[in-house]
Amino acid sequence: MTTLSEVARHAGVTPATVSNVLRNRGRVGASTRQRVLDAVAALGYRPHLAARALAEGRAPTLALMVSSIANPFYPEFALAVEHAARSSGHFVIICNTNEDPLTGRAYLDQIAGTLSEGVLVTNANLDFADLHTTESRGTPVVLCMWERPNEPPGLPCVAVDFRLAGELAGTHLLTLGHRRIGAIVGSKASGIHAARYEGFVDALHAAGAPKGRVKHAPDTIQGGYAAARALLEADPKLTAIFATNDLPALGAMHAAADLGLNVPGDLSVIGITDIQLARESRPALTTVAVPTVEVADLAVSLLRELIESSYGQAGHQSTASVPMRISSAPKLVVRASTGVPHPR
Amino acid sequence: MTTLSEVARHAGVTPATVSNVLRNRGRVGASTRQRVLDAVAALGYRPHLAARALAEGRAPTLALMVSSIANPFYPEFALAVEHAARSSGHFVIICNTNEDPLTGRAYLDQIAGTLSEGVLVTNANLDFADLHTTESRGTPVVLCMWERPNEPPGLPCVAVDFRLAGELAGTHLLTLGHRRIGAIVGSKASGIHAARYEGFVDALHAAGAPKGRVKHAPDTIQGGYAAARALLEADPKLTAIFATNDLPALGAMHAAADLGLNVPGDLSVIGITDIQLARESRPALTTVAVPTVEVADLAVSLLRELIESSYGQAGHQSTASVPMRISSAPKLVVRASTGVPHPR
DNA sequence: CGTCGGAGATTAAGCGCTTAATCAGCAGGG
DNA sequence: CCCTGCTGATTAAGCGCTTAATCTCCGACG
Repeated sequence: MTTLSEVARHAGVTPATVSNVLRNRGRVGASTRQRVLDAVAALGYRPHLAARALAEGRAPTLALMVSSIANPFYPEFALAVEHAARSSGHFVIICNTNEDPLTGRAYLDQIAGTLSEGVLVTNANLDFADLHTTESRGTPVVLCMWERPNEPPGLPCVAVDFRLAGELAGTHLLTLGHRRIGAIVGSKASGIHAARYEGFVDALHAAGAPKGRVKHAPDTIQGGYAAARALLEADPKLTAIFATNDLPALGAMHAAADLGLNVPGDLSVIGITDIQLARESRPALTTVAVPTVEVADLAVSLLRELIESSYGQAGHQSTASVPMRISSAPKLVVRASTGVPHPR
Repeated sequence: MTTLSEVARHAGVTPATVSNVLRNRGRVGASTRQRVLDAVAALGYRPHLAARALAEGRAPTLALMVSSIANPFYPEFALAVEHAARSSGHFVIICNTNEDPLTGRAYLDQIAGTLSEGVLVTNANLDFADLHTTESRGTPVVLCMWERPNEPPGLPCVAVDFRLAGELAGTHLLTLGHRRIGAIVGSKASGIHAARYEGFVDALHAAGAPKGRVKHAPDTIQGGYAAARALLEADPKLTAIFATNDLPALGAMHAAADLGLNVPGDLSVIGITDIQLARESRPALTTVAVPTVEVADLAVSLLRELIESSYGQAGHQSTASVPMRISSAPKLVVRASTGVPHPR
């Protein structure tokens, strides 16, 4: 392994000079700089990131907490985060909590502040107390998808108006003429699904439509499948199903297929998020798109700001209020899974 | 931030003693040990991983190179890798190369050896020369999915008999009675797809069946969709389609649906890998399962061994031959997308 | 009673890099 | 000719942790 000192010796200068050249700091003469660069190239020198992290008192990585990378939304989001992070010179460590707060805490304890200088949190089912602890230890934390722009969570966050997303979905179905609509609501403890469902109910209310049945289900295709079957069994005359997420919505489409129902002829299905699969399913899923890339960008840039300011003003910056960024509004994306009702 | 020294002061001992307690090294008296542990708890001390990495001369992380985490196979694999790595105290940094060898090299240059002490490579379209460079710099590298058990790649690897996978798929279709079979072959430069296709052709040969048409396509649903349409247009009498991967196979099913063909009534479809989606599609996809979890376990444990031995025998261990682990054989998983041919 | 061995601690060096402080020249102004 | 002010470099301390080497007791053994 080539070290800074070896490069320095090879170039006939001191390590400090090499460091200055590499970081564009201090004053270095043109010829010396060139000699150093030559030596770097000749020896194939690569800085030792851990050593640099120690000396600088900061790490070049960000931690991204996700509940499970198996849910296809997270890889998509992670990709966007990684992209944003790379442009600011950060690597991303993806931490799977598996919905387990203890695993989450273990990750936070180990890598926050020592291997990563900032933490990005998605709907990972973490204990807020742990996040506050992390923050108080000096490592900035940003919530990537806060669901209620009007009710700050007490942590820096990027807010997405998920209530509106639910409302848009509901309105779309109502506009098409649906009145018997079943709802599949994610079962996670988090408020994400609640806000979406609220918006959906708001839309029904506004239109004077009946509230309809609700079934809770895990955020998976199979969860949605089972929920949809239960819903259709309870009320065979349902003409539409709203799911608070795309995955269960896809499951609902499968259920319809298995029950011999045509989508959207016999049953309309709508989800929320617009994951890749929504585009690729047959029929393609109508959904309410969340601006994933934008959210990732906002979250990373907010985190970067917090990191910078935490190094700037030694320690606390408590007087400032907790920052919140608001993403652009979710948008309805009409595809092939919804249509005018055709009562059975 | 609490440091080792602070804990030491608080416990009335020297930093060395604290370190010894924390690492279960050296000799420490019972009472002293307890005092140290109390101090650790009282101060909420967490070791600084970067500092530890520097002092130990090794890092607690592994790098996982993937072509794109957007392909659902990789998150599944990454999850298995992460699980295996965690059990050996490693974190995993997922590096997306986006199929770009230069991005891959950038990652290798930056984190191999400084932030991570080992590299796991999936089909990430990397330059083998870069991998050898990384290895020669002292960071062990393991190829996670080498496709030809009989032709070692010159790097440590876990081999999966992908030729056999293709053969199993072909044999299955032939056994059902298919004779007009189209093939969708991944277009990646890598040999992964070639080996699978070879196995498929071997099966046809053995049965004296005609070779059929081939269409190359990217490893996506849409790629498979387009390829299947092209295939069916060229030969409307095709009774089955074999794809070298599940994603294109799913795309082929969509194409069939759009062309009004019933799967498996009019067209049988089979893929390779057995990703989660294969189970969740309608009809569920028949495929040849690759032992993902086993491969991940083998790869991580091989990498760990290489890491240990690289620290053991100072530097080179060149005399030893390049190790290869062979995963258990791929297995046919019959689901609903294949059936006896029903000529149109 | 002198000495030896081992348990239980400490000392100190060093991992590779950063950076504030310092220093050596040297040109120009008084 | 001395002092000032630069530029271009060096010095040296330190980031938090590990670890080989060292030291200090103290009981046991001959």
